[in-house]
Amino acid sequence: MNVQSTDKKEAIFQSTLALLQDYGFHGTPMSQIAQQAKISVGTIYHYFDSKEALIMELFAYCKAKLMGHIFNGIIADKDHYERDFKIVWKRFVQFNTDFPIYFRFMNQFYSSPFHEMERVRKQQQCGDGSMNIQSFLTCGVQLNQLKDTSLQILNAAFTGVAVSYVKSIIFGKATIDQAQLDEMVELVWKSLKKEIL
Amino acid sequence: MNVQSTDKKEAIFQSTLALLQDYGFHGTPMSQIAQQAKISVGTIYHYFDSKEALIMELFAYCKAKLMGHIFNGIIADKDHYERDFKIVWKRFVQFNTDFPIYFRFMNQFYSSPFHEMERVRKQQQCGDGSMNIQSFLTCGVQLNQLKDTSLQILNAAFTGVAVSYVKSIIFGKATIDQAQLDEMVELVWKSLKKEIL
DNA sequence: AACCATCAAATGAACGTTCAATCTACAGAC
DNA sequence: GTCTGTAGATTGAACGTTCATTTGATGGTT
Repeated sequence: MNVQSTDKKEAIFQSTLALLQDYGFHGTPMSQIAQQAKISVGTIYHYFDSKEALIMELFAYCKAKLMGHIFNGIIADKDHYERDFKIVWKRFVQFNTDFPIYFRFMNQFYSSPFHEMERVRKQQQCGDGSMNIQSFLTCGVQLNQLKDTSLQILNAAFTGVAVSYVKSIIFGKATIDQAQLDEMVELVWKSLKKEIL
Repeated sequence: MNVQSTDKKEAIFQSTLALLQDYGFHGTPMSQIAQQAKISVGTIYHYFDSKEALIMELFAYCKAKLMGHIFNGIIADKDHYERDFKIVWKRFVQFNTDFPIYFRFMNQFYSSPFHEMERVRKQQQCGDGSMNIQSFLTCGVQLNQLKDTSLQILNAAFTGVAVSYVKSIIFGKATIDQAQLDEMVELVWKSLKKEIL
């Protein structure tokens, strides 16, 4: 696969992302995706087996982009965990508010029947080795930096607050406020950090 | 509209809810909705103008059911705010884990282009007078019980954590743990309550 | 008889996918 | 430098299916 091919795939991804926002999965025809990407329908089928396959690949593409961004340069060792925790949380919010097009797609994806397929696919391969939020939180517990509670609670408090905040920014068409962001990350950190007895 | 009619609408709602889980909006044909509700396609169009109208009404139906349940008997006065806060939060989680069919639909709805329509529709009518989470939180600030911070933050911490926790229960096919629920509501309350100086 | 609820066949548009034809790029032959 | 063979990329019309919605007939109730 040459440079040209990668460009085409990229164009298809961007076109799909843009259209999905307004019309949803089944509301966006392949013909429109092709039109917006300035290629013909047939070409899409040269790169993807089906519409479903396109969506699944698009999800992997978005997730990799997000994770690569928020964990860039993060090591998460004992001495810097608090700092890294706050960086990662703020990056998560920042990335999603900066690129709402990715957020809205992933949000739709997670709430759709596709998510179940992804879940199944993932259990088969048992993790891909790269850093993700779950492993970052688990790591925090092992390093004695986070409350020794269930991963469910940790994840709910970490991701839930962030996602909900991002939604209020994007859907409320507001801009992000750094002071507010700092206030929130403190709130999340305080509620999850290990209390020193 | 007689009792029969209400039953039919109810049947259509339940049938739609059940099918939407697995196949999504455009993936569930009117014909299947009719089949599962044991009526004919034409009958659906006797009660609803279109498929879109059906979805919008279904959303209002679900939301009313949820809100009616979680705010049942709640007054939210100064002396009982903490107690009511915890009751409301736990009811929110409990209702959604008890009836995942409603949760999954609303979750899909909020992440879809329909949400934008709902948002527009709502701005026109400027609130419906009944108790909802936003007014409950605003009330808490006015009563000097909650942190005097933005509604965005309050809502993100209240709803975000709850929704995220419900998801982990439903999608993780786990059962709800009362001790964990208590732990979480304390965590949410502590992070939002007004600190006494 | 008038009205409402219900039915299921009919309609017409839209969609995902296929495929035979065409184009492009490039390597080797002369 | 020019010709030629080949493999991959690209096209868009065509196919068969499916879907939301309409319609006109039918049954039941007042």
